[in-house]
Amino acid sequence: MSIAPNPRKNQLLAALPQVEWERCLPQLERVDMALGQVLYESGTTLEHVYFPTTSIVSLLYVMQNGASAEIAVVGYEGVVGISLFMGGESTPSRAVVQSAGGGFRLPALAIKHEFSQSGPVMHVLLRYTQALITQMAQTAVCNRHHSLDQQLCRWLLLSLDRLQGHELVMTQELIANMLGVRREGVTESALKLQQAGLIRYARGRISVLDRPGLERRTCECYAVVKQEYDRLLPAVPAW
Amino acid sequence: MSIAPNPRKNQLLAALPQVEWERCLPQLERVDMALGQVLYESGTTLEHVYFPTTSIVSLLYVMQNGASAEIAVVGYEGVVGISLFMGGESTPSRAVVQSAGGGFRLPALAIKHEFSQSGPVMHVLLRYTQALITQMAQTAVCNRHHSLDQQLCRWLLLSLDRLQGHELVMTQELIANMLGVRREGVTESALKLQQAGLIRYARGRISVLDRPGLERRTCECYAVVKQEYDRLLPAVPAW
DNA sequence: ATACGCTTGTGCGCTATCGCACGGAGCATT
DNA sequence: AATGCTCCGTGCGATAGCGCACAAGCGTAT
Repeated sequence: MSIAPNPRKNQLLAALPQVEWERCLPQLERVDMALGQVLYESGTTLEHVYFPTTSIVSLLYVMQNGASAEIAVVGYEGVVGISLFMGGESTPSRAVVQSAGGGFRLPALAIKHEFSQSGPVMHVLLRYTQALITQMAQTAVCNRHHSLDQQLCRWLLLSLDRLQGHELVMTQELIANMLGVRREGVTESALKLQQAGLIRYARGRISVLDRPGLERRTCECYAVVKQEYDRLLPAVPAW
Repeated sequence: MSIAPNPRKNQLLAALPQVEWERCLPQLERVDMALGQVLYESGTTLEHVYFPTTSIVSLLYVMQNGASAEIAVVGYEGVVGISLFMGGESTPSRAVVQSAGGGFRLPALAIKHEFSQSGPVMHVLLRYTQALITQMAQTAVCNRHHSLDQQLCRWLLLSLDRLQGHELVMTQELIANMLGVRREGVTESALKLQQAGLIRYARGRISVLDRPGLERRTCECYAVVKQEYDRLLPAVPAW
């Protein structure tokens, strides 16, 4: 696993010009993230921002009664802890590792310092934040209007985009927590996808067999989010 | 109406220190916003940012089939058009005047210039953006988990907070569009509130009779959003 | 004064999802 | 081989919200 843990696998770090990159590099610390690990808790002040490379992190809100709902998902394309540079220092949500893997972190002071230079670091972070906002907005829309079937497809596709390969390690129970629905509901929807030959499910492992099929089944929300990420965070940066 | 249209009625403008304020003032243009007016359309590039004073603007996503859902609401406490300074220039949503009233606007270039100074303007805008993010996140959660009754209360309270007085001019049809539900559903929920003596409804006018009562009926989402706005945008600025 | 249109109220069958309960299948440990 | 635990499948009644149809009330324009 993780033969060459390269920070540049994170798209935001990869987008930095040479100067800024070299300034950040010495402060980057490699981190391994275990499934279920909590990167920050609702209301707490963060001490690092996290740049996932092979892991996926879910931002979710946990209600008073314990029920939860995913607000957005962050993978190699993004960063966890935007409230640090947005100025709020904390946020009323929780960041949980949804898919174990690696990443890098930068101390709060370092990211704030970089951000305050008003240079490429700030710009790339702000553009990323806007993409994240789109994802949240679309989550709200999707929760309102679309069927669980469609939402499951959207969720699988968003997760898949943030992983290499076509296999997810993820129980139905966990997916249900993320989507904020019953576990049985996920079972039913997943069965439909399985019977349609799109995925194969086995004890916490999902193999995606027909990705285009998923894209055909999902709602417009997935495409909206994807396009916005592509638009705001081009693989080839402008500088 | 609007005897003294004062830009400082907008909390973000009011939060600016003297220097920045005086730099912005000459470029501020007063605007009257009519009910239903569209400030920007999905995907279009904005030419101004709007600072409502007595109006309320809804950010909503319109689906391919025409159905819609509100993502967030902006009043005197905020600004419409964050994608301008976030760097994306556009966003896949629409801004519609939900409650007619006044406001001020600043040309795109002016706000970008102010923002690029990395001074108080930038900081207040970023903090506001974080509050807006919380509102969106909570909208997603609320759409998933809470009853229409609760959501209607939340929506009324959020709107009320952005208006002086206790009357809203707003048909049930419009509320339904915002919440992304059926008009009949709003009728039913509104009737319950009316029978409980919390509001009075008459042909597009809602009088709120018992605000604490609404707060008791709504879900935790309202309080989460309110607290976050209060925390991030104190009435008395730090400078 | 009348007619029309916008807004609100009401009824009814339909569907998706919930809550709960239980059964069974795979995997690991002993 | 037996036990136990995690994960997945299934059944069933309850319910919130939907889609549709229609009626009644209020206001405005003719």
